[in-house]
Amino acid sequence: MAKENDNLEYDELPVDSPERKRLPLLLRRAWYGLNKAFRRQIADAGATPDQFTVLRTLGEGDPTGMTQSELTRKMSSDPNTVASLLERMEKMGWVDRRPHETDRRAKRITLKPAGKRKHRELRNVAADLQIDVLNAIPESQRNRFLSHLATIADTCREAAEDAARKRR
Amino acid sequence: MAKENDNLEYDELPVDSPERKRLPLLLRRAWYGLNKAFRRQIADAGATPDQFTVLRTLGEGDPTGMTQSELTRKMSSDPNTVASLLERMEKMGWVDRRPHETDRRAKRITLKPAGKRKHRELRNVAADLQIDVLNAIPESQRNRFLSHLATIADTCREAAEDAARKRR
DNA sequence: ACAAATAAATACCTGTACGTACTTTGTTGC
DNA sequence: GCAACAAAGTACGTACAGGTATTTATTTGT
Repeated sequence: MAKENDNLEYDELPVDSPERKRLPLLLRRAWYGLNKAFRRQIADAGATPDQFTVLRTLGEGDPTGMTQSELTRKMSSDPNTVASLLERMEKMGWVDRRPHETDRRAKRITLKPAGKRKHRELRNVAADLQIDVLNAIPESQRNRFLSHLATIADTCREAAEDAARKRR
Repeated sequence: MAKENDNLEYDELPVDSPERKRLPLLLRRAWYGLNKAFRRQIADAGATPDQFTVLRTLGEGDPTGMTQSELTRKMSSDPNTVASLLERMEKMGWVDRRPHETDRRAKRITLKPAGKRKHRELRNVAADLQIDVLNAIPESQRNRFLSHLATIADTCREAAEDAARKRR
């Protein structure tokens, strides 16, 4: 039946073969694992990993704040996602969102005192986790590994933008 | 923390920000970028990256299928997530979900012909993207990079489980 | 000066991540 | 045998990813 046909060229092994070494799988496991660990460690503080990313980005940036677009770029995120993130964080009193002085399309986002406190409360947790994970590879190779990871990240972003262009 | 001792040859990064070397940021950028590129490339086919992961996992596994738990483990995912994924994919006629013969708690998931066709249709797109991205780092270092990434992934999963234990 | 293109943010949508709580079925220890 | 426990799924909730469409404001080309 058709099933037989479907199986014919189906069983040949994929060119990208040895299961253990596939980039997408590894990236997925690493990112979800890191995220899950961090989420659990900070759950008591009432924050999520992405909310911490906002706190950190604002906390390390210009103290006078930034627009949502700028925040979006620095987080390598998406305007929609950042908008809904900020909506929740504004309700919790962590950030302020007021009209931009010179560009009336934009809004200026700043950390409120409660947001700064939350940032200080959580940054050590984040740093410790990162150190713990990075310790798993030899120190002499960490910089090289991170450089390669950065290269991979850039290439992925290019591929995503190529795909966007092609779809128009 | 030490940020001196930078390996010069691998520091050709535009030093726009010190955080170019932070693991969480890099992992986030790499994973989201790869995912976004793939999502855009396969959008016309009516599938999403995670649905492809299901198709691939089923397609490369035992032809008699597997339980949801097994699928969850192989995808490094979550039972709830897999359940809702499968619900959609069952509606689209890509997978079959029927009671397990010996374990009446479980369900056996198998690929239907339409699912196998979708898998074949998309796997080359996935392979090409992976090759394209991996080509961005020197061939002599790819295996080492992927090994380190696997180590990172394992360490993250351990950290997540430690955090789960501590919260009880 | 003004129409067209661009940019910032929002509204609304579908899909995924993952937490808690619960039901049903298997397994184990006594 | 049976009570305690573990394991497979489900139900339901919140949060994030990211797509399209729309509104409003700014920039650009002529």
